Amino acid sequence: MTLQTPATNAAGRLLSVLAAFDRAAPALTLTEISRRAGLSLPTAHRLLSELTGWGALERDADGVYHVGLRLFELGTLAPRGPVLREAALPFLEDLYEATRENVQLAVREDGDAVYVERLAGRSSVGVRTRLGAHWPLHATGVGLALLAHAPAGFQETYLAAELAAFTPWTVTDPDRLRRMLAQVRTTGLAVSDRQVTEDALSVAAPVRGPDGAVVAAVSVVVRAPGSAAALGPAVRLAARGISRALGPV
Amino acid sequence: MTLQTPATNAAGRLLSVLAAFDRAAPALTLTEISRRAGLSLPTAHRLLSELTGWGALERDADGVYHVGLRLFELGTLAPRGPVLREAALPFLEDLYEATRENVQLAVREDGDAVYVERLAGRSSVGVRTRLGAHWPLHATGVGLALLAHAPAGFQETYLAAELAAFTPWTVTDPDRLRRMLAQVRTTGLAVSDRQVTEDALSVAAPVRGPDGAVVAAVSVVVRAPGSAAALGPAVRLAARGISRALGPV
DNA sequence: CGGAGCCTTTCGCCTGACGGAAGTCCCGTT
DNA sequence: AACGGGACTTCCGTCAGGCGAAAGGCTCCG
Repeated sequence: MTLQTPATNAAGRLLSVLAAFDRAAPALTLTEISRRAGLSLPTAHRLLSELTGWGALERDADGVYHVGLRLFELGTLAPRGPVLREAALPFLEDLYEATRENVQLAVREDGDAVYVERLAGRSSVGVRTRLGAHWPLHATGVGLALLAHAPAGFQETYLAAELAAFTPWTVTDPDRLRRMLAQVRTTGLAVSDRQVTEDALSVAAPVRGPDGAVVAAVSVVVRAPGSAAALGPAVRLAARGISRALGPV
Repeated sequence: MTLQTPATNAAGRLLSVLAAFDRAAPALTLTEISRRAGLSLPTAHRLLSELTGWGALERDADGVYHVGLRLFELGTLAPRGPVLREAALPFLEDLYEATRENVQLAVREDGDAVYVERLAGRSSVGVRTRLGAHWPLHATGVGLALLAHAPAGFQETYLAAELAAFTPWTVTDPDRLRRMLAQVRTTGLAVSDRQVTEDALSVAAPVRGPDGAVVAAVSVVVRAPGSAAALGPAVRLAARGISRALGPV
């Protein structure tokens, strides 16, 4: 998030300014941005002027920079973001009606699952995962579904990287995870790893694109631990419905 | 949309590549992008490599470029986009429950109203305005509400520009529009101009930020022409609710 | 086989970006 | 008032890095 290799060319520098913004820091001053992006103050200032002029960023009365509407608009054009969301929405709504549990849709970006839509009952007071938030693949049900159907080579790379890094959700037993992934592939359903996520249990199913490749995953939260099996069919049904809806693209 | 001044510096060039993408053209080839951005082919190619490497864009199997997840994620951080949406959602849902008509939330960006959220009943088969879509301010109820409360100087500039340009929704009588805006300010409600939008009539109310400035507008579609007056109070109530929710920011 | 599109890479010139330094503004402090 | 620190803005000379012409792949099609 903070500084990722000083950026050697103009484009990289401009992107490093954008990269300074994340969920933890959606509002930044010039000085903070220049530090996080690894740029000198004048350079950051000039790039920020360009970006605000274009509408990618906005500057409020206090001089603090925020993400601008223009980026929001651009973001709505992402085929794996809002466009996918649009196609999936009716099925997600059906799934929510049927289960009355939190429903989510996510896609894979590198080693993370990115949440593209989330339906939550008004009564649900739990932490509401924000759209655009991302979690390590092995930490959630959708993540496991996506990881299980990711390209062959990627899985091993991911496991190796996870073993090297020591994150809060580090895999304790890679072989156990490997077995879980195999099971996901045979059953077509993923259940989040209770060893990793103590509380939030969820059941997920893969969504396939027109070419048969897995492009997303749907899941519902399992409130009562015993009801995981009962929720499976509904999740699978929703996932198949979305897959079919993606067909005529 | 297409080419807007050839872009004289590096940052501008990179942004012109992003600007090549819009709702009408969310999927572009290298050649199209280079043309739309006004860049030579090698330059466009290099910039696109940078952008895809960073995740701002993605390239599918056919070599076609799309908006990437990274931009979607960034877009979700926009205070006047998804963040505002999040705060407003409960009130929009209430408004939808009360009226059972399409409900929308929009903010102003220059001379356009940008839609940030839209709730539509599943039964509503009408054209679903996409999130991130924008319309000229005088073309819709939310737009009029935003225009009426925009900074003093802006309104005249806008009217002058509208008179000069000849768009499909061009204002026929600026004085009539001026009177309408005055009425919006006194009543606190905007009704879309039937001379401009023949079919879709809507009632809108302004949403104010903590400092009292109008930051957004809510509206509901009026299906039966006579019921505009009846819907007013509900819209106003929702707008006030959102304004209050924005208070402790 | 040849040509047309489309994409990719190379390369040398030259422009436009970089950051040090100085200037401005706004605080809170002495 | 005068001072000092912090944050932002502007200027400008140097030079690194970007630009596009040109040439090289690749694929499709007649």
